[in-house]
Amino acid sequence: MRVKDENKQEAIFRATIKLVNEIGLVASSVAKIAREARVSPATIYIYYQNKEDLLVSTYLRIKREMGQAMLQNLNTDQPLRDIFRQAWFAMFDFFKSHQDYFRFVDQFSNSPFISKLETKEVEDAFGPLMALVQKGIEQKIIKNVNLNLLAVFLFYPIYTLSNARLCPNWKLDEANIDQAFSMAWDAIKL
Amino acid sequence: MRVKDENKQEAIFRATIKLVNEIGLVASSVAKIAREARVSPATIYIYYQNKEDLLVSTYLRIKREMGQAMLQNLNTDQPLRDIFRQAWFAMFDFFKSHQDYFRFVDQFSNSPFISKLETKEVEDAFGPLMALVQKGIEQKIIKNVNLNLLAVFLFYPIYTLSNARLCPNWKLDEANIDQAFSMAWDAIKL
Amino acid sequence: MRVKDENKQEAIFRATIKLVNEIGLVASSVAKIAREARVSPATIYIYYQNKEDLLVSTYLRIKREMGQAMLQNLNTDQPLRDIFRQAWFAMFDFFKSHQDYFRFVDQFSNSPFISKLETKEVEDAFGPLMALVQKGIEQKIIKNVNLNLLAVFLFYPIYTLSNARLCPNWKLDEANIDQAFSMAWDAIKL
Amino acid sequence: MRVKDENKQEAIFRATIKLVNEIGLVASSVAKIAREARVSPATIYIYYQNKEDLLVSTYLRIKREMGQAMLQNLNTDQPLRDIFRQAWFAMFDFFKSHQDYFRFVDQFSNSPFISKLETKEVEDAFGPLMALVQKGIEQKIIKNVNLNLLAVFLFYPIYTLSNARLCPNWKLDEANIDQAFSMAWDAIKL
DNA sequence: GATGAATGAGTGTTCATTCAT
DNA sequence: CATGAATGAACACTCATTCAT
Repeated sequence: MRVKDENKQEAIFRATIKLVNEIGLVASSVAKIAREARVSPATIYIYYQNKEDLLVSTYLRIKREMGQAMLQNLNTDQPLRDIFRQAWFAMFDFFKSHQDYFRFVDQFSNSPFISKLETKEVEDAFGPLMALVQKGIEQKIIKNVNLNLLAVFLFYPIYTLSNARLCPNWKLDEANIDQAFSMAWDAIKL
Repeated sequence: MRVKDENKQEAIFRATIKLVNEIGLVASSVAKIAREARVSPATIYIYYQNKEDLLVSTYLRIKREMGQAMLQNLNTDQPLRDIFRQAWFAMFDFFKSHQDYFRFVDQFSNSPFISKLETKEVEDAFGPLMALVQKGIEQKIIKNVNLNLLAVFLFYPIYTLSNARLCPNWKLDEANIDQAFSMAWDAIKL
Repeated sequence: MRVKDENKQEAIFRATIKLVNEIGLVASSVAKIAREARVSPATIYIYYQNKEDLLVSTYLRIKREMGQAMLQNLNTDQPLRDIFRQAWFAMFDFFKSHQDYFRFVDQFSNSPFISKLETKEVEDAFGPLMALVQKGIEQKIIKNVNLNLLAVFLFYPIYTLSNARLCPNWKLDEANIDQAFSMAWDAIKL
Repeated sequence: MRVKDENKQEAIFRATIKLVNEIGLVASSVAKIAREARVSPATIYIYYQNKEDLLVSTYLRIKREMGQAMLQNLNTDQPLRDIFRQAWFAMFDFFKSHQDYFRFVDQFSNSPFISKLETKEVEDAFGPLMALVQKGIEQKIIKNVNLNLLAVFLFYPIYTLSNARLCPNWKLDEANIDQAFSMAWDAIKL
């Protein structure tokens, strides 16, 4: 029997991301993704149950890679502020070198497909960090307010600032990220 | 010569928003919008060049109404902090009483159509407020950093907090909004 | 507005029957029917909800025409045997001049679509005749057995004999039909 | 009687019949038949040229088995009427215990594939019986009419009466079959 | 101005069949 | 012999848009 060509699945994965980046999620049809991956439309249905499965799987793989990249090498033996600061830089680094991932996630998160997933997105990616936030509250370093509220100031700004459309005049250099993080910290610190 | 029927255009406007709220932007076809507005599909093409024009125009009208609502009754004869605080409450009020507008904007902002517009969204809605921000910088009340950066902490949290999907555990009552605004202010104040 | 072109619906009706006759019901796709009717596939969906509706509607129209043709001019003021004999000739007449109708019904009756309809086929078409059968039983002219059983010998042979594939060596001339009817009558008469 | 079907071809044969019974001939794709037979789709193409060959071969094998079953134990040393009567009971018996065969034949007979076969169906199954019919004509026991016509009354009713869809109110018990056969005999006897 | 009819191009998905191992 | 991977063509159906009145 013919052996499963891993290159094909990888090609489909890359084609999906590339196309969503170029023409958007809505316009990315199965036929176009297949053409981009130089594969028959039917081949996609060997690796994925249907279009939804293709997109959800692609999203989950990206999320997994994102989570790993962000928490990797995170030294938790330092003051809380420094831990979060380090996480910020790791995330901006990741977004800078995976802008295609970022745009895919951005599109997917606002598509009808997102509702097929649990609303654990934030928790999944930031889960370990949220535990640290909780600790910060107990140690009276961070304001004792709703966790959603803290996430809005501590994590969401990273997305917004990484979005070139929303912040066209803001450059992602080290000084700027440092400055931005300071503001986030001012917002949440006691 | 018969004059364009304002009622029809209004019906199309309302139907567009209603349908996008009920079934999402992607699933909202011209035919369905027409049916919802009790109008022929062809009629829509009298008032709008094409589907893109219909959606963009609808979006811009909402944005215009939003901007007006927010700045209305805004008393600028008070300390800067109080002005912004008042604007926050006005926006949350507006979103609460126009959830359909909010959801439409949410969907539209993450559609391919958004790229058809200049990136003046923020400025359009927050233009007058941004002028006040500028004044705050000069008066050394607000941090002297990039305006995009200030907007990220002063205005974007309003969107995020209003989004029930992103902040399911955060209720929009007066105490909470006050608390949230305090954090935003901490982020931007010198 | 453009007026509904009755020719188009008629063309679709004819094309459906023609194609089912030529290539069979299974192979008759919407696209092929549209091409045969010189119409866009989308046009079919103006007149019918979906493929099932197209086929079921076509079937019902044929059945209606068949029922009318068979009972038309049926003189019930004669001996029972003569009434049925007359009905036999009417049916063979109809099948001879509407072989395409016949083959469509034949295919449809053995398709999954048939289960969408009540099992009143026979009753619908033969309803009035079955009432006469009942009367014959009461008058002790016809055997007092299950009605299904009587229909099997009195009516189904008409279908079988009309089917050129099943009875290739039997010609539908007057003498033969008369002979066949005699056998049917022998089967059911007391 | 086979105890195991380790043979792959046998598994394919059984899977084909089972699937056609469960989901119908139209919906029975090669891939589904292969899955049901726990075999690769490609394997089917080792034993059969293509899908048509698979179905036609399956049909012919069933027909062969049917013919054998019906003539088995047929005692021809009795009056003609009793011979046919015995054949009737044998067929109803066969259909009752091989409803899956019956349903497959029913579906196949009304598919486009049937036209790929010579019209010898009846002769194949009823060949030996037709010889007896011929003898009955010569002995002036049976009406001297076209053989197709005799088959229509002597054999086709068996199919119709066995079809639960066509005769929902007729039960296949011994008394009913006897009654039905009497009617068939009345139809053909001189 | 307003309409429903009409459409070609596109959608996601399945098909019978072949390929390479 | 036997397989799962791979595919182009087809499927039923919907789309944004234009036509004819």
